[in-house]
Amino acid sequence: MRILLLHSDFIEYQPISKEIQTAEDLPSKSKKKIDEVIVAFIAVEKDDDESIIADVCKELKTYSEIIKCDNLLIYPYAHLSSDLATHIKAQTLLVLIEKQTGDLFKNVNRAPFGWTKSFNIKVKGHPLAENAKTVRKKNGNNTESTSESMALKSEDVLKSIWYVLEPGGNLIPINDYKFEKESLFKKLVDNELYKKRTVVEIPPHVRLMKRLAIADYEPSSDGGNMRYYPKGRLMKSLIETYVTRMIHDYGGIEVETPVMYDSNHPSIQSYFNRFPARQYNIQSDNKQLFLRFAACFGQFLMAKDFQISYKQLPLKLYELTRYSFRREKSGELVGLRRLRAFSMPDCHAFCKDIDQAKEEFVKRFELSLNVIEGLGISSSDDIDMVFRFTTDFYEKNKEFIRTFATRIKKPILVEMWKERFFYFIVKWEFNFVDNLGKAAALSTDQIDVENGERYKIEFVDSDGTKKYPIILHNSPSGAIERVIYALLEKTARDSNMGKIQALPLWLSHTQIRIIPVASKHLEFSEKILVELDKNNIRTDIDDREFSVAKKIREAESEWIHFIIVIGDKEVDDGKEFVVRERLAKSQYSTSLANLIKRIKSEISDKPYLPLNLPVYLSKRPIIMV
RNA sequence: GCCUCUAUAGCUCAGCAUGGUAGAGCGAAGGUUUCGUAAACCUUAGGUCGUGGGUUCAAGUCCCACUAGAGGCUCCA
Repeated sequence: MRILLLHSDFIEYQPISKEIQTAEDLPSKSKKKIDEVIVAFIAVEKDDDESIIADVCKELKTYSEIIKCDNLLIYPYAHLSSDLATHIKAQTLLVLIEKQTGDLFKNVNRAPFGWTKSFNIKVKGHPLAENAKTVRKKNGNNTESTSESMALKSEDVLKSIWYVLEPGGNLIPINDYKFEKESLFKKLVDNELYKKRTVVEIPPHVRLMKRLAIADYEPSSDGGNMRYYPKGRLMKSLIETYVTRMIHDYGGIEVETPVMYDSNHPSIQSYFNRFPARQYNIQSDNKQLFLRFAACFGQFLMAKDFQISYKQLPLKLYELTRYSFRREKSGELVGLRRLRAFSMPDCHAFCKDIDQAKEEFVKRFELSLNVIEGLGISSSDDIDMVFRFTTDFYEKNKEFIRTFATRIKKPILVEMWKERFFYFIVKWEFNFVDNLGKAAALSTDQIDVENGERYKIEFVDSDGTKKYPIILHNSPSGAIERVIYALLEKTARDSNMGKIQALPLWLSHTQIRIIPVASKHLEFSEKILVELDKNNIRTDIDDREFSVAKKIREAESEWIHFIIVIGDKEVDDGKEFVVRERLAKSQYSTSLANLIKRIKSEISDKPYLPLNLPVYLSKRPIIMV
């Protein structure tokens, strides 16, 4: 018996006409639509008999449990086999399946036998949405399931076993672990395993990204394609510059690759087969193109054309994609957390063997930790780690895995698979849990044992043979937009705890605002501005005809860290200024030199880019979002 | 993609249950004020009430579809 299983959003079918004389009679030929359903196309073959029905039902049930759908449609489909059973036997067996699955499923339907039918189907886009099985009679009463393989594999492989890895290195089954109540780690676990939500409200970062004129939705584009206002653009540039520099220091070689590729390229095609079709497609002349969803293809296709010796490994290629495109389902898009177009640093390391890959894996873990901390996201307070690997990898690398637990000093959520289903054998992520209890992955790294061969990337090893490298996929920061999301959500959390909301100084568009008391103080204000400018401190002047109090208020609501008011006193004195420092909630008198020193020490090694708006506030358009 | 909710001036929102020609605050423009650490004062202009259809003598208000957003589901290379 041949079975094709399709996990579908819906199927819509309509009997058209009888195809055979023995076709069953129907009360009506009306169209029928079933939502959220497993459609089982079944062809009954010559050797099939009642003895295999139990096994067929078991297969169906197993599949339904894996994908968590208990709505079944049995759909007679002769075209799956060229060795068909008689009509009568086929129909009998199908009815039997219908009866026996009745107890196993919540709903079971059967499309009429012997009819020409038209149908419309929408198959879901996940790896297991499509599945084929063959169930055959074995000697005697036993049956064998050739798709054994597929069904069992899928089940075993995708059945995750969850643990918590403690900093000491103990691996504790998730149900035995005692969580700290209300901890972010607990929320992460709820998110990953139980899909629980703690709060229901609009994510704070969405309001903030608009109010701070960082980013906004662009209704004239596609969902998840944002517009970034001047301040947002500057913030992105700064983060991008920072991450790129860190990767350079690590040894990454920056390249640039196309945003679109030929869908019919063989390597890409086979990669596709592994993943749901979630890409943007473009038809251009006779070519079917798609927009990249990561920098993988570009770098792999490039590396394939390199001549590489083992002496040059690990080879690290890096690109910051602007953009990577993923056509996520519309209902999944949220503010800056989940986008359809995003900028992602993607650094691949081509390694000669698993030992070198592991060594590199550790280095990149340290790199990611440094980057995340440098961005102002605390690895101890804001981040929880998820580690995913196969049982096999764990058994061989217990000590290795333990070192990560020791290093991160926090419990780690572990997902283990019995067999490898994806292209990687081990993967970790840093997850940020936001104010709604939703988790979003930032940094990640994977050890990929499949794509070296798939893309025919070769290196010559010390013994002169050609080999395929093991590839690491690392994004030390995660998507740039998601970093901004995390920073904004973090400020909202601060605010809930009574702290003052602020972005890191080095990411603030305006670092110092000068407020002249009256227009006669403008000239002196400009002199100070020039001095600060020389020292790479982004400074602007609020020259608008408002009261000082009002200008202070606006500067505070823009979260500007330092404010200097320039009036007669300052012009006369020329040395000391009263600085209003937002985070310190204080005003103090200091010299310009001291202020510059103070700011430089806080910014330390972070990149500088000039102001991205006119210096004078009177010259700026109002971006009221 | 599915279910539920939302869409009124540049921004935040009222008006809608009971259909009868559109309101406030902030912002903007013009003017007065040259001002010392979180909102000076006066005047004026701003709206095909998301888009398209329908019901009605009459629709911002009721109904349908679409678009965009939010929450949930699902998913997340």
